Amino acid sequence: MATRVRKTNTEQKILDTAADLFHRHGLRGVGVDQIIAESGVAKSTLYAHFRTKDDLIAAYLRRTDESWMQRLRAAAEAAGPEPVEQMAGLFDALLSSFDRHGFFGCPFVSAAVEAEPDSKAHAAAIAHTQRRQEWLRGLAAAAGAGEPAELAAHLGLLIDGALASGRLLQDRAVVDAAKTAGRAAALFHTGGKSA
Amino acid sequence: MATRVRKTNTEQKILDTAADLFHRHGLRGVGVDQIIAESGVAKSTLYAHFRTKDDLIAAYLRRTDESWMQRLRAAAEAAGPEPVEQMAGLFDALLSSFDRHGFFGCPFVSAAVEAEPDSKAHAAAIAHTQRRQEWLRGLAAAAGAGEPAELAAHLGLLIDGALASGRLLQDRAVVDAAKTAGRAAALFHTGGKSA
DNA sequence: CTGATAAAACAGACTAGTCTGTCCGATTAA
DNA sequence: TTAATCGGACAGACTAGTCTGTTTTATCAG
Repeated sequence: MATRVRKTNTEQKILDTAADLFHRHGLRGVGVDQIIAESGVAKSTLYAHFRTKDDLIAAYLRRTDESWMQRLRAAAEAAGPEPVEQMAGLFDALLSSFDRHGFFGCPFVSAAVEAEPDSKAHAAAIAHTQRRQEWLRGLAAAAGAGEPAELAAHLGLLIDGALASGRLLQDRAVVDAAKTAGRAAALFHTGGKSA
Repeated sequence: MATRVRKTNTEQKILDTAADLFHRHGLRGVGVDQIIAESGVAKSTLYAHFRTKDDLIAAYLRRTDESWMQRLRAAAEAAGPEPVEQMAGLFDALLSSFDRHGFFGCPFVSAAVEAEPDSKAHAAAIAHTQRRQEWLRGLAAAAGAGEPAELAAHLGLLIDGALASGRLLQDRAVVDAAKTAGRAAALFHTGGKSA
């Protein structure tokens, strides 16, 4: 058991460092040598936990998927019980990401761009997007949208667009615009039930 | 003059090949050796025309910016004289890009992800986005939108979002959703003047 | 509390390949 | 003649991943 805990600690340390570096410099911009130097872990240890760099990236993306979904959910719930406000509120998760790390764009879009199409990393990036869209469809349906799939697609477009444009323009205002647009879309599809 | 023409031909040949390869495999996924092999140009010739790979990428992005803006304009105009339909119609440019090349996402987002923040390539990517937003603001103002800046931001988000999500999901339907969302946004901001 | 055992992590050399960019001499064409 | 191009060797830096041997750490028997 204790060995199990210890193993997890090392793995977490590697993943923490890798996540930070990948987030700031991109997948191809970070070498394994840099990761081991920054995490204080031996190269052989890293390769004992992750068979290849692609495996490490995929693990990082799976972890990011989880925390990302949690933040989206939390931001939506924090906006109150009103469905339209929840759908606007989820954009606050993007704003707080901006404030925490600066604007480095969507890790999953970056991964899809940088990773080979047949890699585990690429697959993990696509899996996240599909998971997110499922959640958005549920949210739209719960809000009583006439066309929940359309509203969910619209919201997904705004999220990806905010992250992409935000990265390109380095401007917080882009996310504000996305939030406004998201609220408008939600109102449009739910017939303006909210005040 | 004749040397000028010949030089231009060589440069075009290099840029054509580079554009095709960069588009398909990403900036970092293509080496100069691959570009010279595919274009049939000597390495020294390539470096006679472009001082570094970064310069070549920047030139490729500038050319792509021009053709991209032309396609957006053409798609908008092809949708007829009605401003709301023009703003929906510009998404047809994304659809035709999808049909021509398959869905490789936005070259400028990819460039922003793959290029160093202080590179010419990165600057060219940002320059395109700003140029596009200026054009969208003009379009929104011409359509008589109450908040042209907001509508332009919304449309920009949908474009970037469609390209990002489209790449992740490899689904043409994403662009259709963006077009629908774009029309809804245009109607919303112009008070539904269109039929 | 001590000493054995085994798993885990350490340090770092090394392979084999990639990449950008330089350079040189030969060739082609106006 | 002159400028452009060609073909390809080469340098130097970087990459992922392997391997060898050493040291630390946790667990458990006595």
